Amino acid sequence: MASTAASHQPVDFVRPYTTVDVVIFSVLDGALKVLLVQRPASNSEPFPGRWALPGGFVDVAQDSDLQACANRKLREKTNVASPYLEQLGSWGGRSRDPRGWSATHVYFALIAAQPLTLAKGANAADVAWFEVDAICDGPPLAFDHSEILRAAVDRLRGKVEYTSLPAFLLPEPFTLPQLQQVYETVLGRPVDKSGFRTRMLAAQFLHEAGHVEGPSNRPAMGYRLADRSAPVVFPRTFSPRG
Amino acid sequence: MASTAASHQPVDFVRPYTTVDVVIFSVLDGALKVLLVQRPASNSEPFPGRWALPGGFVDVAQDSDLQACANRKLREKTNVASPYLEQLGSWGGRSRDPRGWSATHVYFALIAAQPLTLAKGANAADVAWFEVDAICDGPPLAFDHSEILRAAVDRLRGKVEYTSLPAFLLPEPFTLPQLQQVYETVLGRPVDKSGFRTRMLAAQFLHEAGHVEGPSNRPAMGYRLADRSAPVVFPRTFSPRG
DNA sequence: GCCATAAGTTGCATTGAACAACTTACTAGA
DNA sequence: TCTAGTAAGTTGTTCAATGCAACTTATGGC
Repeated sequence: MASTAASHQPVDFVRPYTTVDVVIFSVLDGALKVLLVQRPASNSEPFPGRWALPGGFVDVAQDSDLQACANRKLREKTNVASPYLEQLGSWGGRSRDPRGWSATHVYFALIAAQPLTLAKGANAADVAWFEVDAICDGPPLAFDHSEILRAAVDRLRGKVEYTSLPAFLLPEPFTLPQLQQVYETVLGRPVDKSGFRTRMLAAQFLHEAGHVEGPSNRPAMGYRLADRSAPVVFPRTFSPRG
Repeated sequence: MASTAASHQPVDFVRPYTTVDVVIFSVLDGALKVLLVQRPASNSEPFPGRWALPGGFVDVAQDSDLQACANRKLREKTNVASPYLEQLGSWGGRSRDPRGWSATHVYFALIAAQPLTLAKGANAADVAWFEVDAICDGPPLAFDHSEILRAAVDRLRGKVEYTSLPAFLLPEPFTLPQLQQVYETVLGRPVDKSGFRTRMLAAQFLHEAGHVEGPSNRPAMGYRLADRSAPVVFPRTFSPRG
């Protein structure tokens, strides 16, 4: 390990590229989707024409910290106000970017389904929602983004088993049957109605917000989140007997 | 977002410093401890004389990826063969290091209690184990390491509630009472013996390894981990009735 | 008015855990 | 060799939460 002489001077280490990527999830048309951007077709950049997670270099002048950078990336692609944003992890190494040693800090965001104003960014030829399950079959994403996406999906599915995360995927107010359906969509299996309701209401994280007319005949109670900053953690997972 | 012209050429962004830090936990003398290094006293480096998490700059020539870098840091301080190593997260921003915008990738490691050959590194004036609970009372660590350590402890305590992580804190073979005591040490509360045994044995992650003479009169069954790569996840947390 | 549909409820069976009392296997020392 | 102490390991009861399934309720449409 080297050290410099002068007081708090820059260090003489080669610095890797530093980027931030965001895995943006939403539930649209009854399926879990992720937002991807298409890389420019020009050969001057790596992985031309390939789909990738939205993200890019940290701008030390603009971003005061990593989370601020992630929020900026999110804002540039979607126009979402206050999504759920959680750090997923970081991926770094010599060979993930042909331009050299790089490290990316990855966040994952949950946003409510909405008529998205998909902004076409300078470095993003196109932006679109992709069904998560379909991506595995398609061509691999740019960089190591396929691996990162898989990690994000695993984390999401894992946490949905024992947290209230899916509530962040719905516009407020939402009904319990709607919330249950999001759980079922993300988990890919049915959930018992009675137990689901008991659990959600016992966790005390929902505030009643008056009846809402849904797709059903009978009006259902609408709810809002008591705390939008973090999900509730349940003491047990859903575990069907079958 | 800017882009360069030539094929896969370096990008013209200012690059933050990139470091890797490791939170190394162990249970010694019946207490949860963390390994810290003392920063050099010279004023040429930030936080002189303060205690910090072991870590340092990524060496792009030496480290093929982040995990390799973390393993190197671990090896430099301890001489541990195959610890449990998990990524905790990353912290980055403008003001955490007076030398400039920096980002650190943090790992946390669990190692078995052992007569540690504490290597004195070039950049580490001293190395020592600290009781985790005592650090909060003492002076703050260098950089944002106090915050990082708190996050690591939270993650560890949280996961211990529903995983077999404490098994990585013991040298093999270990007995169930020993394992239970590690759980109690980390969680800071007693755990029921009967339920504990049922749960551990039902999870099928332990292999019998013959009887071991412990501190007790009656010999206890020794166990080894079936899989040292990852902990087992239990479907429920420990939850005393209180 | 009657029916279809989805919201919401009730009740039973089962599981696993918390708790506590018990038995077992060994050491140490008289 | 006998006896007491200690910690390992077991057994049994209670309790709470859940899975499951059948039920009731509220509404819109015909």
